[in-house]
Amino acid sequence: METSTKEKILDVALDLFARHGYEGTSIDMIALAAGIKGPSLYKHYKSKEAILKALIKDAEDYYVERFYAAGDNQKYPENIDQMNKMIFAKVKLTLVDPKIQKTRQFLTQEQYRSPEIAELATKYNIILLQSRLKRFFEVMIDAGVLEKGHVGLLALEYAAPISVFVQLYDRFTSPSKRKNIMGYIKAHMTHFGEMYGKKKK
Amino acid sequence: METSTKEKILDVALDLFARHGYEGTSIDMIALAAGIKGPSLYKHYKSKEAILKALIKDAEDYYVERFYAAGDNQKYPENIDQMNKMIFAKVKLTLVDPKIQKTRQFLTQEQYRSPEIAELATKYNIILLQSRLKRFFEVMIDAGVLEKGHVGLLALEYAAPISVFVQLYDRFTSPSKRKNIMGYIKAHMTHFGEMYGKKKK
DNA sequence: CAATATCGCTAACGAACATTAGCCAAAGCA
DNA sequence: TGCTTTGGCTAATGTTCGTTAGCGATATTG
Repeated sequence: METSTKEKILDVALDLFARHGYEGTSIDMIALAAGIKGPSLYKHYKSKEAILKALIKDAEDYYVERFYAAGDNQKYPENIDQMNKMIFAKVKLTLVDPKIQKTRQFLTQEQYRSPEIAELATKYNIILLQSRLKRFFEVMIDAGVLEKGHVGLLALEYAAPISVFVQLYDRFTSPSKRKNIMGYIKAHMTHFGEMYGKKKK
Repeated sequence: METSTKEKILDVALDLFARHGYEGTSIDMIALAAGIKGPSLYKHYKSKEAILKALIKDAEDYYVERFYAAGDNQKYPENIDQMNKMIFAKVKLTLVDPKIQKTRQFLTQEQYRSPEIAELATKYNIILLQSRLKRFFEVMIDAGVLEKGHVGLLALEYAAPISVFVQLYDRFTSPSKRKNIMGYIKAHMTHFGEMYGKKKK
């Protein structure tokens, strides 16, 4: 029910790091947001760096868990329309989930701090989505509902515009802009389906 | 010939901001890199914030100048192959140019600091390239060398993978990885041309 | 040539930083 | 029940931060 202070610290640290960056966030800011005083924080983590490390590990677990959530990782779409629906649902989930969103913003800002963070940012931004799409395309080509093609490039060309829109979504907080972005993502998916999909039976 | 101290400060500040972020860079670091002592810096800029402002303005001018450089902004490609060559040259230029590269990394890290920076990051990352492509597509469709289609979405689907690869290029410093990325960009362009281009006459 | 502006320096400021020491109450455990 | 761990606190440490004051040399200008 109630979260432990240790977890609460990670929670508020992610929020602060996402908004102000690691260097722009002080121990006192984190402690205050967690409802304790600065020095008390050291009962839970031995340094600011340790919070960062724990945060990265925690965020990684959470993201992967969510991305492969709800048992739908076994299902494959039977056509592009179905794929669009599946991917859009997944994208919307990661767009809206506050923890995932903050993780993206945090990774974006700290990506040049270490190769590890750079790797993680790449994974979240494009790799996970693209590799899943690649498998979808392979299955659909095998099933004959999609023309043969370079599945890696196809997946990239489907995923990259989404990735770009996700970045725009994170950058702009206005609800109307965000709603528009959702629309653009849908439009791109539909457009892609029309261009690459085989002509209706 | 020799650059003034004032310019040198902006130069090294961009480098430091790109590598360590704004908060992660101190006045002393900037001054030292510029060959003076911290307090002397205040003879040129009245605050750290003022350096940031000047930097943004300067970077903006430089980028736009480079992007529209060399008088080729009037030329339009006659087919997709030609467009690929033109765009690749332009992309390579912005990839390799140290100042533009640092500006991208700086904007990426500081984009959540202010709406102004967010806007600028968006412009550099996708808008400039996409709007140029849109015009190219319009011209080529008018000339009949390309099938009709939603030029905005076409431009996005051409530009977004490039944008994603540029980000990867910035993230990974290894020369071999960077060379690979150049190859991927070319592969994407070729692939796009094959998929969307009209069948050879 | 004298007056002034420019641009470097050192010294010093107060504030904020991450972190440590040590104290105390409550909870867990023997 | 007594002992120990846990987790909060205040006080304080030393460092680094951005910035100001003021000094002196050199370059610019009247």
